[in-house]
Amino acid sequence: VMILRSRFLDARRKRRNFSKQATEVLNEYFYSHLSNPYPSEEAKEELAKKGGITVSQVSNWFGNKRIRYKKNMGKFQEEANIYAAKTAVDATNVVAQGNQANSPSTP
Amino acid sequence: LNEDKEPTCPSEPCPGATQTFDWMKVKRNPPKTAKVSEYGLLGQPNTIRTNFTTKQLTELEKEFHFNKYLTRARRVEIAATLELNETQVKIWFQNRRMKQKKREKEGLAPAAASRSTK
DNA sequence: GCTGCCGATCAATCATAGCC
DNA sequence: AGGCTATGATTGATCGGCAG
Repeated sequence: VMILRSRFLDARRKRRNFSKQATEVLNEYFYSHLSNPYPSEEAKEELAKKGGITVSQVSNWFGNKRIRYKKNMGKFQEEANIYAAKTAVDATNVVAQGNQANSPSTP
Repeated sequence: LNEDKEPTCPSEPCPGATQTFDWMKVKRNPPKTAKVSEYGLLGQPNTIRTNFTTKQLTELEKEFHFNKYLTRARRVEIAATLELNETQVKIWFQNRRMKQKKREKEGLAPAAASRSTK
């Protein structure tokens, strides 16, 4: 009956916090695109490379970040200010085309 | 779709610093799993995430390995056997396919780059 | 017009990491 | 040692778009 707890059998969840570097890169992007924190697939790949994590992890991070941010915006104010000063690419306007960097892959 | 206030925050934990963008207001409609009419009034507005049992998951998984896609007939059959809605079975297969694809992608990428086997 | 699939995302939850 | 918060991952289900 309570066997529903089979989930814990998944030896999967062996979580390990991301490196300071990865968190830094992700937060910089998030807060510099706070008006629309939805990185494109290409942007995710770029972030993944810079942070030394996988694209899925980048997706998970943004998914969690967005939900938790809007759930309790006040709790992130401090963090927001810190990163806001760091990067000033924010655009009160949507249509964030924001593209920098480049990828070694075939254009 | 929804009725929120305008870009102004009257009485809300409104942080005076950053503003509230659209994505922060997004709200998903609650799951419409099952019909409320079949539950003899009241009861739980099952507006919550269904927790599949191990048995159900095992069956679905077995079926998935047999066929990545379902036919209408097969779906009805499975739904009845596992006591789930056809929609739930359909959605489970869709999610399962996406999961499969994701794993394949992750399983190849890490092995592609870098050094030569030596 | 309606139905299924895809890709992305949401939202709730699980389980662990980490700080006090 | 014990408890609580932060955080990464999982997953049933939704949203918008497209094809049949």
